[in-house]
Amino acid sequence: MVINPPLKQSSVLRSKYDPQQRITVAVDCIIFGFDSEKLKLLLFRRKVEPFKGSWSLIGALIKNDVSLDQGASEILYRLTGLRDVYLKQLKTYGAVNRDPVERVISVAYYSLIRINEFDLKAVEDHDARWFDLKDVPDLLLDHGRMVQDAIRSLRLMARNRPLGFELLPQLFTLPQLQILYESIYDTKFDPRNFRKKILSLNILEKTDTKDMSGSKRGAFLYRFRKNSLDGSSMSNGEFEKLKEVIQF
Amino acid sequence: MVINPPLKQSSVLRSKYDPQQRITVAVDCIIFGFDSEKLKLLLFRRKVEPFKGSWSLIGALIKNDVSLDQGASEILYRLTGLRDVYLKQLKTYGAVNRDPVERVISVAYYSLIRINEFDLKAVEDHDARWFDLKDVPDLLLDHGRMVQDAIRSLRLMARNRPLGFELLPQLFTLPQLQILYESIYDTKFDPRNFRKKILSLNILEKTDTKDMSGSKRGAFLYRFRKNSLDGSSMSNGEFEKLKEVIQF
DNA sequence: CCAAAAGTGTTAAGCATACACCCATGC
DNA sequence: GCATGGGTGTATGCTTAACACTTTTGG
Repeated sequence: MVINPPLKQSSVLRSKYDPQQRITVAVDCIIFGFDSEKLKLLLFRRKVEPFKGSWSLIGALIKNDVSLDQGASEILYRLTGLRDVYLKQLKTYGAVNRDPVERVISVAYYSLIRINEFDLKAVEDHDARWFDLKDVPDLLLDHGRMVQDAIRSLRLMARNRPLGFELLPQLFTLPQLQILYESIYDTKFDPRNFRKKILSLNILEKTDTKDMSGSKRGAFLYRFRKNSLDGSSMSNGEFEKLKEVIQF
Repeated sequence: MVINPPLKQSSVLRSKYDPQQRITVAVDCIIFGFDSEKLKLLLFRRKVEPFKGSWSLIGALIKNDVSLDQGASEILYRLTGLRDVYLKQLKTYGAVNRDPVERVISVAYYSLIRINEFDLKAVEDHDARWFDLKDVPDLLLDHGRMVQDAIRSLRLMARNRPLGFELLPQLFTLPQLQILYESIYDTKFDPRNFRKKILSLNILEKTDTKDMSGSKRGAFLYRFRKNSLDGSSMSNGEFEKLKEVIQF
């Protein structure tokens, strides 16, 4: 319940809050993608002033009858045609002068998508490009900060739950999974230790087919075990372990 | 940069965004306090309809010329007289119908304060009460959810950085610190293991004075080492270790 | 036959856990 | 002198980290 000066709860009683105080609210999306080689970020180039030519995240104003989560989903849907994209609210940026046009509060979300699964047409229509995380250019407004915050959050999250669900195709190889984690943490892991750790979690199922695209020998395909995360199929001890998943 | 339908960047060019789409924005504060015995939550009782008698978080509408962080600080300042309270943005709640009076987006913050350091007058003026975390009553709107989210975030945060800074007085005893962590995680720790872990982090300085209030024998007072967290005074190895602080 | 990527085991060190008794003091 | 809370050490198992070679196969 909102309370404004004087800091008395009686002020909350008005049937409508002060319309003078309404603020423009936007959603901005940090879109991470993985193409089995590198973790990438989708950026959009402004075609007009101000900031013409600058790279930017994609966003939209929030209408009064749309929730924040819906707003973010819609951006992703219009862009990718995908409905069930993973979206996580990152943080809300509320500095008064962050947008020179007008005071805008922006709620940032980040999403994880499989690059191969959506067509590049939509991307090209928007003058967009995938960037390696290392090559992210300067972004307009506070979007650079948003991206930094999103990467930090992604890393934090990746040690608590296996993100492969969202970023990898249904069937994937252990080398791919390793590359994904190496991209996220910008480091290298020992393949023996990586496999040992991942397999000990009992969240993967090995298939008997191989992916031959990455090497001559081929690499076995795995899939994530459904329900491996809701705990119902696990003892307590295993579940506790899971919470510390992937702490290399 | 905000973009609204049509999803074209050219729409961003307007000098002013559509004023029809402005939304009422509020800040709500989850206030955690510690009194050397239990971790508590400060709640406020509504005196008027709607929701008369319900317990609630404290909040305020955000004015167009005030940042979110400032808005949250001001609430805390008016309430406690303290200027440098720890405040962390938790999450933004944006469901369309979360407030029956009007569509309001609420940015939730949580703060950590030392209960003993501010006067209860301010609290009593607001018909407020400290609740043990276990006894939190039903709250109005989605405030209950906010509190649950804040507790989860607090626990997550407490394993990455020592929160004692914010919740304990400058000088404190190890038993107090242990009780604090036990409150946060709602569990018990072995005192030998707890001390070993905490002291191995090199973030505490022992003083040669004792606090005699808790026992006949008295317990040595400690303080947090300044700069123990900015990494400058530490080797890389130690800093890495710190990032995993307090993972009981 | 060789280049390129996939796959595999062992050891040592560090960390977390479990556990029980003495100490200092006020009353 | 006893009740109360403060303070201490050790042994065990587990997790992590470091490390190098063999396998498969397409070209």
